[in-house]
Amino acid sequence: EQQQQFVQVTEDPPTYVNAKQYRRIMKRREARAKLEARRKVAPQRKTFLHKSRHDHAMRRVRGPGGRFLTKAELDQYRKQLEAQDPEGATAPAPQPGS
Amino acid sequence: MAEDAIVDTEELREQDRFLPIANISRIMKKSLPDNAKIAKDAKETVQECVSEFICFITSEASDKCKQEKRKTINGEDLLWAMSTLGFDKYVDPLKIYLSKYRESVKLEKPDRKGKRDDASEAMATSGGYYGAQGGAGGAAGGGGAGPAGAAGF
Amino acid sequence: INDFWNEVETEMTQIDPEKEDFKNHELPLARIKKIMRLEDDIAEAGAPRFMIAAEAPIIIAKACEIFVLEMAMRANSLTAENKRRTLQRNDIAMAVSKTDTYDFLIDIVPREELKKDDVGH
DNA sequence: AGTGAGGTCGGTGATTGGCTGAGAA
DNA sequence: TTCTCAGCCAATCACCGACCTCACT
Repeated sequence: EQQQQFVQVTEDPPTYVNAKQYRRIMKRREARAKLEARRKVAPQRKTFLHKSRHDHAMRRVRGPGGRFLTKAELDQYRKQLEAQDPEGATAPAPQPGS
Repeated sequence: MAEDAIVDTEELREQDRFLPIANISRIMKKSLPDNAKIAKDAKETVQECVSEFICFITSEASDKCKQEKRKTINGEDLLWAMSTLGFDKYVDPLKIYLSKYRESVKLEKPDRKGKRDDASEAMATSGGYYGAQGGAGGAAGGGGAGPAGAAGF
Repeated sequence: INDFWNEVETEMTQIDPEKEDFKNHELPLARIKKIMRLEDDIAEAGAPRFMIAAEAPIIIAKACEIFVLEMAMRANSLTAENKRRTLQRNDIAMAVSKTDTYDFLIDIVPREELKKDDVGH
């Protein structure tokens, strides 16, 4: 299935790679190194991509199982909230509604 | 030598380097049994692999265009690149896909002002990337995806 | 494996009743184009940056879709082999080391820990 | 003529975390 | 057996696609 392969000398233990890809692998390696030099790249994965979306997720109402509420559950939650606290002094509700 | 004028060095973010992870995850799930699960770092790894795949193909196609002194990378350049890099299996399906796309573009265009003129029928499906692959090419029913299997250069 | 490629090809012939399936993509074209551009952002200022035909991101998008499907399938066979139900990073790494078309990922997916059954030579 | 870069704009799906059982170990 | 961790839910908003102008061929 596979034909001759080229050895990759830059690896610590020299390893064989697909002959059709060898040249491009090297060029890409070069390109990536250059790109990392030019623009700084995030070394590790951030816990979240956007602060606004993180805040949004934290602010959202959740069920007892940690899930976000469905529409029906959310309506029920609002009703209940309004019933016990009509003033809404410290309303954590995202949408003030009426 | 050299003088690096541009040192603008703005942070290169994940959302600039990778495709959305939810999309990747959704596509992966299509290949898995319904009850299967996927680890987070497995998704992230595939996400990184796909980006490298894009750059890998693009880089090859880009160099060919540069060598031929063309400025625009088109579909055939990418198909040729895939063939060159050993993704032979991708080429035939994508050839069909490409011809169907161009067909759909042609059908949508002549609506802009009422100018109909059908004379030119130059289906340039025959690229010339060395396909090597013999036969088994059942062309689509209507489309003219006739692989002209031109042997490489 | 062969079934996979047959299915891909028949899927290609089935799409498009001469209408629009090409605005219905699984992957965002703008992002794909940005990643393609990223490839020549390394070029110095004033360098002749290449242009990208409109059809190019569309082809790449489909290619990526196939790529992910295949990789997930190969990894999943290893997941099943080990009688697990969760596809994890090692499965991807193993699939990469066992498939010579994935050699270009050698820097992206480091060999680190191969596993009990090493890919032999 | 035709075709792509780059801009604006408005519509929308990817992003997102707490809890818990599936399942890795 | 112990205990890590991925699926589950859907509302916001960053980004994607549609559309435009302009440069180039």
